[in-house]
Amino acid sequence: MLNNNINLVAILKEYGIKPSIQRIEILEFLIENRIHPNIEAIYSILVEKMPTLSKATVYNTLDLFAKNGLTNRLFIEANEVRYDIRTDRHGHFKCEKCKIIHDVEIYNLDTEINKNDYKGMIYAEEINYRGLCEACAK
Amino acid sequence: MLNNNINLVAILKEYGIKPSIQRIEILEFLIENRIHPNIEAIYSILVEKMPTLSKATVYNTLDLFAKNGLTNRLFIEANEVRYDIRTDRHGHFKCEKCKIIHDVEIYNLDTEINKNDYKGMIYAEEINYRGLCEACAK
DNA sequence: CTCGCAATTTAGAATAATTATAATACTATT
DNA sequence: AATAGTATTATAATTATTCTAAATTGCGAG
Repeated sequence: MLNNNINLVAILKEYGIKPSIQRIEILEFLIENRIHPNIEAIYSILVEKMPTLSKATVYNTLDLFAKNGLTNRLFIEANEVRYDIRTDRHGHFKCEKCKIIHDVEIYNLDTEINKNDYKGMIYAEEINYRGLCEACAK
Repeated sequence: MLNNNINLVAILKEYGIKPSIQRIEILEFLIENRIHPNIEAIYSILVEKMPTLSKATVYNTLDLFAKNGLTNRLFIEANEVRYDIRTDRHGHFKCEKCKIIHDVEIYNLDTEINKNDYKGMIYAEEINYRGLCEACAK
């Protein structure tokens, strides 16, 4: 536990983020629950351990994590942002019935933006699928 | 103009949508303005031609269009949905400064979802990039 | 060690997009 | 023209997010 916390602090520092109890707890949640949670999911679990936790802190912390490259924001659904601690190149598949988001491996992707439109720089790539998972497809 | 309207009506019917003035106007707007508009952009322009237009109608119409496969909904940004009349496979690039969304051609994309997670069906694919376009990159 | 400052967190208000609701208007058919 | 079903409108309600100002925390200088 102590070891684990030291580890979490090291990760935060590596990304230039000053550790605080809230930030450590949120990072720990993201690492141990690879469910691409939304704000509500993170808040509702953590507020039990930390009764004074504010939802604004969860927003602030995840904005900070995203800005520093520690997490990605996923816009796989209208009206809510999901957060992902895995930052290597991969896509997502969301089952529209059970709402679970699965990781998708990406191969051979090659894209071309019209040369007249674009020669700038790309910050983020997002590859999303929506449908029904096997269990829900029946 | 009359010819054009007949054409728009035919498109709506082809997708099983009963034509109404509002639906024709919204479809015409999408076809003639390939800007991946959000609801506000569509509403604010069309309300000048049709002063009684309600924003709820714009929402209803675009939901209907999307359900019937006439348009796609793009979740390229938090907190707003963009609408696209082009439905063949392609991606998008959004400049975070000027907010313009460009089409992106997709080649050789090959994906794999973990076999244990997924054998269901896919409804929608969305490939988005965010960054700065050439003009804004300076 | 403790004081002061800056950063962080908190609570709640404000905002913005979307959805729901109920009344009105329209359309097509008889 | 009457009717039934559908579409549109106006508005209220909801939800996610952002903003704001005050309270709290924690670190560094003395």
